[in-house]
Amino acid sequence: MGGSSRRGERTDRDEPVSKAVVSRLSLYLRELQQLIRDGQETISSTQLGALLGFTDAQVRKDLATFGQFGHPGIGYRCHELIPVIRTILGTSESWRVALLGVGNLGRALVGYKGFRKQGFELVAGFDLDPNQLETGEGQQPSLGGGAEAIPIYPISELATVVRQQGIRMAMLAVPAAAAQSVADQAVAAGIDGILNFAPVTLNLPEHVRCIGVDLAIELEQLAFAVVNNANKA
Amino acid sequence: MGGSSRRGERTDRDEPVSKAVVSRLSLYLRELQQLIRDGQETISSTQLGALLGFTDAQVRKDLATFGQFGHPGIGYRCHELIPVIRTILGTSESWRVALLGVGNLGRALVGYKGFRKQGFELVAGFDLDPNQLETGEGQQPSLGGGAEAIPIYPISELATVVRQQGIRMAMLAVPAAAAQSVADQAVAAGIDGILNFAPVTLNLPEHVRCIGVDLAIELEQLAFAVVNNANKA
DNA sequence: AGTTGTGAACTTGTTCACAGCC
DNA sequence: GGCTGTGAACAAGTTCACAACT
Repeated sequence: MGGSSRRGERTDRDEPVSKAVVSRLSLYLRELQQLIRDGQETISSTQLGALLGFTDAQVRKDLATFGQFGHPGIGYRCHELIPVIRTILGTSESWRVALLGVGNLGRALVGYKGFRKQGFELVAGFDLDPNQLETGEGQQPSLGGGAEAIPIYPISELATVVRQQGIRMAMLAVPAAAAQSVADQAVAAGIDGILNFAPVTLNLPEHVRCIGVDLAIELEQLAFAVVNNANKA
Repeated sequence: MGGSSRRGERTDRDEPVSKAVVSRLSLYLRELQQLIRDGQETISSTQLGALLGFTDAQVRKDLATFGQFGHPGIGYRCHELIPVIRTILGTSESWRVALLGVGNLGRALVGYKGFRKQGFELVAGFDLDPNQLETGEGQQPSLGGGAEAIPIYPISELATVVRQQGIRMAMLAVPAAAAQSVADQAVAAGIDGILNFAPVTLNLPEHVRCIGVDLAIELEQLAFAVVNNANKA
């Protein structure tokens, strides 16, 4: 039953972890990486909470969910905690990610440098007709220029490439009208995680995980917050 | 005290509304707009919940927070509910939005058609040196082509343009290292809502609202969900 | 029949407060 | 002194269940 009674990571959690805790974990990780850059070795729950607007108890409870990582009288050691959180999140090994849809947004995603650093490698793009890309005659269509260029395949090749490349996650950046159909193809190809940028709710099988990023919705939430400015964020 | 006792919208809420409710409101709105497109006139809380994975009670409680909009025996009338939700969110009038940073992501945001439909108009872009943009000699630098092109100004003009154009919200799409400094300038210029795409926590005055969209974090959350696949989303 | 709106019950999440450790 | 980890207390969020209405 349950976790170890000694210091360190609890790898055998049986109870489900709440979404709220996991989302804060990512924020802790981001701050810790920044602290390392700034040369700070340790940080207390109070300090880390202050950086993010959380209470000290919140920080401690969140981290204690997974084991005992703090040092009484000292705080948390940044270089110790970072790999712990990455292991929990599942990003201690790099993920190979496909890009579905190479429009404006898709191209921006290819160019984004922040993914690799957090453990995500965009390894292939897919679109209806990759030959529309201006890559030059008879060349493998690609995007991103230089060493980080990724090949762009017709979407009909999705299943083949996903299997060959061991891809498990996809970013869905196609127009709303195509999103469900492309998602279905992705699932059929073996994808089991989708980051959905299309402003529609996807209907997916039970075993597939999906997170939606709808930029218009984010602006709506911001509008509400601005109008209802009464109290703090 | 409190809201009206008659049917309709409660405009004078004093208690704060929870973030969770507001985020679902945006999802309800998106589904209702889709339903209208599909020609559906009314929808029950059970149906609407099923589309989004919520319970019927959840949907009713959320909507009842703001007034009485349902029709017993009928459900909710889509064309009635949509303007109600938009009013609550604050998007019944269109917002003028600035884009800070015209890199890969910034350009994708300019090209995104989904904002206007939800009540957001991207009216001006800012960057360190707009003249780098290939717009032709001696022309006002602009981006987006055709009728929807927006002018791009040097960031030094931020305060002037924000005031002239009545801009209140900004999308921050600059590199992480510049984010805090540009955010400070935006606040000084009078912006009071920031959609932050930079992977850093911003330090902002009390009265400014901020929502962060960190794509690497979204992927992390997805990775965790995929690895901990035990139960449903 | 079908459906809403809502108090009450329940569940989940957050903060408090303090023992134990450095 | 400072700090963590955690049970207990508290707060917030969700679901239940049913009266009221069409």
